[in-house]
Amino acid sequence: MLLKCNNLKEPFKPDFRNHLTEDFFIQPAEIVAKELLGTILIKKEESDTIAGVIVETEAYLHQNDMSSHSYVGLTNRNKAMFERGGILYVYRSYGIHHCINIVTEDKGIGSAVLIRAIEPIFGIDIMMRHRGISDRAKLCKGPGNLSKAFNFTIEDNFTKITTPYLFIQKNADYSNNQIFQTKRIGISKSVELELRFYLKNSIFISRK
DNA sequence: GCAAGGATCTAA
DNA sequence: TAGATCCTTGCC
Repeated sequence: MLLKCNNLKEPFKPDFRNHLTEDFFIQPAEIVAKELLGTILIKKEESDTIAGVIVETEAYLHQNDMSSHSYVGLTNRNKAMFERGGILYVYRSYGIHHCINIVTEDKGIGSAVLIRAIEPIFGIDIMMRHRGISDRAKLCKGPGNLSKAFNFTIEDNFTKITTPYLFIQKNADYSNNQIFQTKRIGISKSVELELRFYLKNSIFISRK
């Protein structure tokens, strides 16, 4: 069964001229998290191109956020988070999965946006191969799953997301009534903060 | 509902 | 160096 592309403005074509530049990521994480919704993440390796619409994000702050990896200060694991915005912070979760964050704000700050779900739009067969499943709705559902679908590993920690091999392309703008803002998922501290954002009508988000 | 799974960090 | 923790997932 073919699923409809809900969040694509026009037929998808990778276009590096239309990518988000570094200055976009030098903003507070909650702004970046919200504005990333509806943009398209594109990864190229050799002849493979994988892409999808970002439909769910979470912000992790540098202050007053006990569930942020940066809360304890600079460690070996969270080093990338303290770099200048516009790179990936990749970490291993529960020893099994990888999770992809986009670092925000200037060097030394320590904030990031976790990408939690993506609507697959390009290279879907490659994602299916990476995941070993063929249900498009589940390919990039959840941070661990989307990392596997895009073949992100710890090797991608510190990678710039402003190059022709990995970038984020502008797409549609969403108004506030198309975006839900809720509490974050899977954390035990600072649970009251509403820093999760997702597109209201998307069937590709990790959880309602 | 809960176990798998392994790196990371802290306390000693 | 032992022990707890963990921005998850998929199975029971």
